[in-house]
Amino acid sequence: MSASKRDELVQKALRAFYQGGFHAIGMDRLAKETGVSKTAIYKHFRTKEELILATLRLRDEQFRNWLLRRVEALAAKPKDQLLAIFDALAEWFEEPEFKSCMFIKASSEYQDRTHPIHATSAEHKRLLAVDFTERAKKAGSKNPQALARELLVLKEGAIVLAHLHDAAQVAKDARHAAEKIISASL
Amino acid sequence: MSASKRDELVQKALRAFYQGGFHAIGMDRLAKETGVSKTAIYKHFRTKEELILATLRLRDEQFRNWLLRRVEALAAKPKDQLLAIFDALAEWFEEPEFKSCMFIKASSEYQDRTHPIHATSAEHKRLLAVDFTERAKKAGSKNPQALARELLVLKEGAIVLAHLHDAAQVAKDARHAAEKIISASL
DNA sequence: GAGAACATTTACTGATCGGTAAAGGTTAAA
DNA sequence: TTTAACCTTTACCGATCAGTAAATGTTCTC
Repeated sequence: MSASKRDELVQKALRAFYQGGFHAIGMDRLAKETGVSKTAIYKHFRTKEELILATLRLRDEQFRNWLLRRVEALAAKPKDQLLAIFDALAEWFEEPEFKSCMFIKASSEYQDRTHPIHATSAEHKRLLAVDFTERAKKAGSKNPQALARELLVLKEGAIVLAHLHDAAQVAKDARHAAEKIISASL
Repeated sequence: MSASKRDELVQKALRAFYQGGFHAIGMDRLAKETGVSKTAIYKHFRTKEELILATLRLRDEQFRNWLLRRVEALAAKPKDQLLAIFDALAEWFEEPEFKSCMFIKASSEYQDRTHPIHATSAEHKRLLAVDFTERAKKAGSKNPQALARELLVLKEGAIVLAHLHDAAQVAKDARHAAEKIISASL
C-alpha cells in the first residue's frame, strides 16, 4: 500500500469514526466503507486502537490547522482573533457533517485517563490552549493563561451544545460570553 | 420483579453505562453486574435502548435534583446561586467516580438528533437552562435567557475539560468566567 | 397439598466483534 | 520463463453482540 493510499485510508476511517462512533463502527464495516480489505488494513495498523490513534492524529492536525488559519483570516488584531474563534466555530457548526468534536467523543468512549486515546484527546485540547494563550498574551491580557483556559471552556461547551440545541444560537451565546471575558481580562 | 428491584436494576445499569459506555457495555455483562438475568431484564425493557432511556430518565432526575438543591444550599441570593453552580460542579468533579456527563456521552454515541437517546440528552440540557433562566431573572439580569444559556455553555465546557485536564483548575476557570458574565449581565 | 400464576434461569439463536491463516494475484528481477 | 517478493482476498477463528424459547423455581390461592 502506497503512502498516499494509507493516508486515504486514514482519512476515510476518520470520517467513518466521526460520523458513527468508535465502538459502533466495526472493522468489517470500515473495510467496506474504505474499500480496503481488513487484512490490508491490519498490514499497516496492528490493532483497531492504532488505527483510531492515527485518525486522531490526523484530525488534530487538520482541525487545529483549520481553526487557527481561519481565525487569522477573519481578524488581524490578536484581541479580535480571540473573538474570531467563535465566528470560526459558528461556520463549523453550520457544516452539514458537523457532529460535535471527535476528541470529546473519543474521550467519552475511552474514559480511562491512562488510555492512549484519552490522552491524545487531552493533548489536542492542551495544544489549543497553548495557541489561545499566545494570542491572549499578544492581546495584552492581564493573565493570558487564565484567559485562554476560560475561552477553551467556552469553546468546548459551545461544541457540546451546538450538537444538542440550535447551533447558530449557541455560537452567538458563546461569542457574547467571550466578549465579556476578554474585556474583563484586558 | 418488584418496583424497588426494578429501580435497583436501573440504578445499577446507570452506573455501568456511565462508567463503561453504552455500546461498550453489553447486555450479558449488564446481567452479571446487576445480578439480574438477561431474560428478567428483557421482561421489563423491550430493548437495550429502552433500558438506556430509563437510566437517562433516572439520571436526569437525580442530577438536576442534586445540582439545584446543592446550589440552594451553597447560596441564598439568586446571584450567588448562579455562581454556586460552579462550586457544586467543583464538588462533583472531585468525586472519584466522576466521568464527564452521562448525557454528553449519550449524545456522543447516539448522534442522530431524531434518536430518542439524543433527544433525551438535549431535553436534559434544556431543563437545566430553564432553571438557570429562572434564577437569572430573580438575580435581576437584563436578559435572563441569554445569561442562562451562556452559563450553560460554561457548565458543559467545564464538564468536558474536567474530564480531560485538571478538574479543580477547570472548575476555578469556569467560575471566574461566570463571575464576569454575570456581572456584565446585571 | 394441588395447581395456577408468575418470576427466573439455562441454553440457545444468527449476526457481528477484533483479528488472522492460508491461498491467490501481481510485479519484477534473473 | 521461472522464481521470489509482495500485496490482497477469501474464509475462517473464538468471543461477544442483542434478543428469545423452553424449562425450572417460587409464591400464592384454594
